[in-house]
Amino acid sequence: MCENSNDQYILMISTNIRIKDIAKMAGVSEGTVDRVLHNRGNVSAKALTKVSNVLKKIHYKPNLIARSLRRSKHFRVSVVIPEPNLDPYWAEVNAGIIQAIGEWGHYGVTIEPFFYTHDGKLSLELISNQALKSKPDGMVIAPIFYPQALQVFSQLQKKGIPYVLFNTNIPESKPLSFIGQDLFQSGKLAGQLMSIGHEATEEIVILHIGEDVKDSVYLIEKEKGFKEFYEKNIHHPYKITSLNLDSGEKSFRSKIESLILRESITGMFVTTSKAVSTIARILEDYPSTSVRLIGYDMLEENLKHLKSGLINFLINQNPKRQVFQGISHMANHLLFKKEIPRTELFPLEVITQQNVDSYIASGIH
Amino acid sequence: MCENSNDQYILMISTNIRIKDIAKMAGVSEGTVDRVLHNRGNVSAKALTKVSNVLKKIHYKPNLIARSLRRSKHFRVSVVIPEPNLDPYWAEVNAGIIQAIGEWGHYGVTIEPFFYTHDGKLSLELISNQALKSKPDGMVIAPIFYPQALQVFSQLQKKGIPYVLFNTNIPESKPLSFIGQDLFQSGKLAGQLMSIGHEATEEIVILHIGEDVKDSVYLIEKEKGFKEFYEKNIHHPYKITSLNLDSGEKSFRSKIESLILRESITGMFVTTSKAVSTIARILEDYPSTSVRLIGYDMLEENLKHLKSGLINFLINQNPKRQVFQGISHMANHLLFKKEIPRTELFPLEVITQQNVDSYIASGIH
DNA sequence: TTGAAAGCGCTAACAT
DNA sequence: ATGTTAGCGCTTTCAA
Repeated sequence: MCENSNDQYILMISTNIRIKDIAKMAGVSEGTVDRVLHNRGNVSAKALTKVSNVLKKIHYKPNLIARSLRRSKHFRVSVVIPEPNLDPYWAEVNAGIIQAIGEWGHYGVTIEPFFYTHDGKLSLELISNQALKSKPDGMVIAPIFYPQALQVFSQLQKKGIPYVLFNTNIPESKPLSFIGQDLFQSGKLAGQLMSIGHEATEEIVILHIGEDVKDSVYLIEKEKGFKEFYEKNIHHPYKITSLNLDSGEKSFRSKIESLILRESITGMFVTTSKAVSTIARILEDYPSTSVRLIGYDMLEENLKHLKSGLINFLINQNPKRQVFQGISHMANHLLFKKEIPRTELFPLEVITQQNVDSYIASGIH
Repeated sequence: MCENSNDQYILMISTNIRIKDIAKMAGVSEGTVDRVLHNRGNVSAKALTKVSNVLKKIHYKPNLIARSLRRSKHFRVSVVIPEPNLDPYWAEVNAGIIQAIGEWGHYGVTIEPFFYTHDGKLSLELISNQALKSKPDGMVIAPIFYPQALQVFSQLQKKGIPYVLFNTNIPESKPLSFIGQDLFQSGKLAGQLMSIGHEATEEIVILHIGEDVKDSVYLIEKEKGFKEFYEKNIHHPYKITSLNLDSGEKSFRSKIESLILRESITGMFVTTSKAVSTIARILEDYPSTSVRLIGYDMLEENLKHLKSGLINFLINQNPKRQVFQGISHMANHLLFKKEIPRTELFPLEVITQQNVDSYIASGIH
C-alpha cells in the first residue's frame, strides 16, 4: 500500500513578504532595500550587510504586478516578417501577430508589424531600418535572408535594442531568444511517417519547391534528416532522390507528371509548406496512383487535401504560435524583466486526417 | 505583383485611455465611470447616458495590471486529483501542479493540492470537503468518480466557490471551464494510426486495463471511435475485439500471452495510459511477433518502449498541461476577471519515436 | 548615503 | 446619486 502524500505541500503556503517588511526587519528604508535588490550602488557596507542578512533568511519574491504597474511604460515592439500576402505561411504568422496584439494590448504593449520581400525597397534590411526609426523597445524578427539579417543585428546591437528571433536561427547573432524547430529531426520524422507499414521496395522523391534557392540551406536539413532515418532504420530496398524546382517555371507540371507516371514512386516529401498543395492538385488528376504525400503546416489548402486524403501527413511548424511566443517572450522581458529561455524548440506535431480538427479547435493556448 | 501591406496597422497604435480620461470626457467622476463599467447601480439615467456615449466612441481596455494590483488579495486555489503515488499518469498531473505553483506564485496565488483515492477516508468526497474547510477562492478538480463528484459540486455551488474541471467532464455540473480531450475522436485517431500502410487482413484487440470498471464509461468512448474509423474507412477484412482486464489478476499475463501466440493479432490498442507498458513488457519476450501497439501518454516507461520500438504510437493527453491550463484559467478568473473558455479541448498529439524528444524538450509552453 | 514620498490605474469605502 | 480619496507594492526622484 502506498501512503497518502497530502502533507508535503503545507510548507508551500506563500509568505508574501513585501519590500516594506524587509526594510522594517533590516532597520533601513524601502529605498535602500530596493537599491540592494537591484545592485544600484550608493549603499553603505553596513546597510548592505543588514539587508543581505534578512534576504538570506527569507525568500523574497517581488510582486511582478506591482512592478510593472509602476513601470507602466508604454512598450512598443516591432515585428519584422516576410510579406504575408505573398505566402500563406506568412499569412499564418501574421495571424499570430494579430492574436498577440489582442493579448498584450491589455498590458500596454503596442505591437507594430513590418513586412519585407526579397528585393529592392522592401528588403529585410531597409524595412528593418524603417522599423528602427520609430525607436521600438524591442524587436521580434524572422530573419530568412542571412547576409541582410547580419546588417540588421549589428544595428540593433549598436542601439541596444533587444531582439528575439523565430523561424530561422542565426545563433551567432546572440539574440535574447530563438523560437523554432529542429529541422534535421523534422526530416527524420518525415522519414518515419513515410515508412510506416511499408515493407516492399520504396521509391521516394524529396521536393524543394520555391523561388529562393537561398532558403535551401535550411530545407537541406530536412532532406538530410529524412535520408538519415532511412539509412539507419529501413532494411528493405529503397531509393531516394531529391529535386529543386520552382513552381513558377513552365516545365514544372510536366516534370511532376512524369514522376507520377513512372508509377514506381511510392512517396513524396515536400519541404516547403505551400508547395505540398501544388503537388496534391496534380495528384488529384491521377486517382489510380497511390503516392504517400507528406508536407508541412496547416495552411488552408493543405487542410483541404489532408481531409480528402491526398495528403497523408502534415508536420506542423506552428507559425502562429512561434511569433506569438516570440512576442510574449519579448513582452515578459520588457514588462516584468522575466528570465526567458535562450532557445525554445517547438514540438514536431504530426497532423493527420483524424486529429486535424482537434488542432484547429484548440488554436493557440 | 502583390502590393505591400505595411500600412494597414498604423491605426492600431494604442490609445491608452484611463478611467480618469473617460470621467473627464463624460463630465462625471471616476467613481461613476467605474460604477457604469461594472453595472454596480446607483447611477442616474443622465450620468449613465453620458458615460455610455463616451464608451461607445472609444474602445476602453482596462489595465489588467492595475486592476489586479488593486485587488492584490492573496488568492488560494485548491486542486483535487487522484493520489499521484498510485499512478504515473497522476504523477504527471502533479508535476503540472508544481509548475503552476512556480508560475502563479509571483502573482500571489497560492495553490494547495489534495489527493484522493477510490475508497474510505481518502475518497473524492471526503478529501474535497477537507479542501473546502480552508475556504479556498477557487477549486480545480479532476472528478473521475461520478456520483461522489456530484456531492462535491453541490457543496461548491452552495458556498459560491468557482470551480474548473479537467480530465473528465461532467457538463451538467456547469463548471466555469472544462479542459480535456474529445475521447471519441481520440479513438478514431488511434484507428487511423493502426491502419496506416496495412492492406492485408487485420486482427486487432482493444484493451481496457485497470482496477476501476467505473472508468470504462469514458474508455468506451475511445473504443467506439476506434471502431467507427474502421467501419467508415477500411475496406479490407478486419476483426476487432475488446477486452476488460485487471492487470492485478493472476491470469492476466497468460491471457495476453495467449493472444500474442495466436499470432494472427496485428495490432493492440490500450486505452489506459500506464497499461500499454505492461503489454510492451510482455511483447518484449516474443521478439518474433510483430504487433502494432498504440497507447496513451508520455509516461516514463511508455517513452522507453516507444524509443525501443515496441510501442508504435502514443497519443498524448497532456496531463501536465491540462492541470496547468485549468489552474491558469482559475487564476486569470480570480486575479484579472478575465473571460475564460467554457470548454477547451486539447489537440490529439501523435507521439512517435522520431518526435518524442522534441516534445520532451519543449515541455509546457 | 539615506529616507520620504509621489504615483502607475483601478476599486471600494466613505463622505457628501 | 455622486464625488473624493486611500492604497495595492514597487520604483525613482528629490531632499536631507
